[in-house]
Amino acid sequence: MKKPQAFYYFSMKSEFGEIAIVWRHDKKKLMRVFLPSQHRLFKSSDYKDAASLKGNNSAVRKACKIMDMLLEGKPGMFPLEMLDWSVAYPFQRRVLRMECRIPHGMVSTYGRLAHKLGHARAARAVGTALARNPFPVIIPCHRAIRADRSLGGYAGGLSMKQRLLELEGLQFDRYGRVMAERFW
DNA sequence: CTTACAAGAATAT
DNA sequence: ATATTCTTGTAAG
Repeated sequence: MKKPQAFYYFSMKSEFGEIAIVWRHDKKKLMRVFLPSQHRLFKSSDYKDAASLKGNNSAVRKACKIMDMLLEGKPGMFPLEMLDWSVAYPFQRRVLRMECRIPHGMVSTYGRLAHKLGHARAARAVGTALARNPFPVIIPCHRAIRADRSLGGYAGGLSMKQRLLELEGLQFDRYGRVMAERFW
């Protein structure tokens, strides 16, 4: 296993558990976010510890601070130019960017997002793109649900998806469906 | 190139 | 609530 010189990881605590972020220092960009449920996929030995970053780790600190806010359900936008988009294919990039436009406290559906992208029937492809979201939480894929207002899926587990939405002020009915009066 | 999927949607029952 | 059918972009073969 080689260890790319410029890749650093930082592990942060949250109410959901340990969340790891991978920072690409040569580009000064965030490469990936690993949710607690994805810890199996995350190999810290593949990266260097961000704690070893001398002085100039302010960008990492800033990234963590924004992450913390988002994990508490506070509105905030991670600077999209600090994300390394090269990890995503064009269609996925478009999906992720569209996803970012869903306002805090609001939800959309996979189908509506597909429609906005000009692929009216690509709801399922949108779901796939979101399932592979390299930046969960930052890119709020938890705000995309099914047309019947059921949750759909989430890489971090459905309980985390529900909790994130609740933190944004959304409520659920007794069948676990989002009580949204309207979709974005 | 072909195939098998995936965090869907619409429809009917 | 469950079953059927229609979908599209991707990764793997």
